[in-house]
Amino acid sequence: MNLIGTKWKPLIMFHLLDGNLRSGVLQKHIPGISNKMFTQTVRELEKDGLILRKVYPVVPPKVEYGLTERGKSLETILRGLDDWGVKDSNS
Amino acid sequence: MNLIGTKWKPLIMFHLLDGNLRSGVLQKHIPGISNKMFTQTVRELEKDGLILRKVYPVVPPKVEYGLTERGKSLETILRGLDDWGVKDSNS
DNA sequence: CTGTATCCTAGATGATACTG
DNA sequence: CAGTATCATCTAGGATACAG
Repeated sequence: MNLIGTKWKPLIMFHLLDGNLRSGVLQKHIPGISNKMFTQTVRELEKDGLILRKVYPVVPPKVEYGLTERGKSLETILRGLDDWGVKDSNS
Repeated sequence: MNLIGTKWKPLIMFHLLDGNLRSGVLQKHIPGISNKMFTQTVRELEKDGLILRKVYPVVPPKVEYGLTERGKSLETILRGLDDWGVKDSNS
């Protein structure tokens, strides 16, 4: 549970459920996150083997993030949390 | 997501899934938690309407905790997290 | 038995500026 | 565009002692 025990990890993974995203795009999906926390968090997720980082050697730089198999195994839980959050806000 | 965004909230709720527990018993189920964090966390959960706190006016004092309906609505997610943690540790 | 109060530290998070 | 470095801050969390 230490793997998602941070303010941003679940959010970042959730936004990757629908497919890979470029660094900038992914970051825009997370309102309020600072550039520092974004980089730091994806690094940890990568280190934990939950997401994948692909670097394209082009200019301007292009980086994509996607879920690993292990990361995908959390899909049910991530969507569950989202559903709960949505439903709950109506109660 | 702020509702479970703490190191102990998910654990405490998970242990209440199988029924109400006395304060001391519940605390013993959470290895490593300090007395302070235990009290603080249950207070927050109670405030958020996720758990219930029943005080019996007897001596020695007796306090029980249990999930509210709202808390129970998280059962699927809580068990999902537990399952994932168990399975994952074998990979 | 249960809960509170205090002191204290490490880590998490932000803002900003800078590099390739 | 992507990422790093630095400085400053806030809060989670732990240890301990005390109270009803």
